[in-house]
Amino acid sequence: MQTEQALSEEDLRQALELLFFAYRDFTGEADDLLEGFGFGRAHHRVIYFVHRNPSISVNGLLRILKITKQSLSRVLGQLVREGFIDQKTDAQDRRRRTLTLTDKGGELEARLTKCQGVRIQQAFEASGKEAVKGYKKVLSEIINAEDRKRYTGGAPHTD
Amino acid sequence: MQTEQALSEEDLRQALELLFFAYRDFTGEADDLLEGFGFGRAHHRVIYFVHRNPSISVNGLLRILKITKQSLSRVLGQLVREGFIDQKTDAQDRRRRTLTLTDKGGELEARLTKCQGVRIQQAFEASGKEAVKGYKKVLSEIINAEDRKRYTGGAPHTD
DNA sequence: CAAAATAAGTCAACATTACTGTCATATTTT
DNA sequence: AAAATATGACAGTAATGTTGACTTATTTTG
Repeated sequence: MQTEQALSEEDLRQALELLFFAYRDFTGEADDLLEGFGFGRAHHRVIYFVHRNPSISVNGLLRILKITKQSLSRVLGQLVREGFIDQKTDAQDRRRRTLTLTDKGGELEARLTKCQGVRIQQAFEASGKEAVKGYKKVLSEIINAEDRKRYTGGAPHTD
Repeated sequence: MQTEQALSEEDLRQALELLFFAYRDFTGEADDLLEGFGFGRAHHRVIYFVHRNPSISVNGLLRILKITKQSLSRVLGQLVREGFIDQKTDAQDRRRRTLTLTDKGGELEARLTKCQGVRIQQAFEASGKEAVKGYKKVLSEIINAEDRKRYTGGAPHTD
């Protein structure tokens, strides 16, 4: 929280552009793999966060992804029908469906995350420990306060 | 670069998620403003990079954005027709059209960048100078080697 | 100079991923 | 019993990307 001199416009623009290019190159990474399954990035996100929050409810997933249930239902339905995600009625609250990856889904998740992980790993190794701390600090500050709690760095939430 | 101990899977996943949430919250920022003009993010990108690379050619823009010319032409055509971007035949090579923001376009660009700049500025101030260096270092390592040269942190390119 | 390459524009068809609104059903809470 | 919640389904729309094909100028090259 130390006081810093005002940032130059150039610094700000650099920061904007870095985020744009890094995100684009990073997300492009897994696309070939997904295409082979007839999936897109939306499927990837669902698979990722179901892995990360096993037995999450549909509503819980919606709160992470911040999309409408109509949007989610298309991709989720596909993943369930094709056997990547298992959907069970929750024992405690029978209105809820708990979502979990099947073995097949877990396998795909692992491949996808590994694929993107390599790039991050290399970037981290090339940058050093201190830089990584800075990366995490700044990005977490960019994230909305509500999402900062939600983001899965803390405890996965299943509600 | 220094040798680091292997990253835990947890560290990697945190890094992935930070990028996902930060990018999403960050891009959501300017959307309300854009909506008022009937524009989307694609328009924003075009406006941003034309501002950043004055007199850039259509092809130059395509190389930055990495989309097809058909995709670009939809939004670019709109921006030109509505007077946000000025298109002139290049004097040196009359096949080329140079793109520049009009006053109206420049005004919108300023508002959009300011809007996103506030969030970045706050994140930077909350994180400290050293963290910002790390942020920039890691993101630039995540970016593809070709894009790293292209990205406008260096010299704008007009080709 | 003629041929080839480049820059730009246009038209059409299509896919993905979002959105809105509406309605139905089952289950739990009040 | 009524209200709220969780899910699912159907219909229509929009933004942004894709491919493919074709045209017109202009410049470069052999």
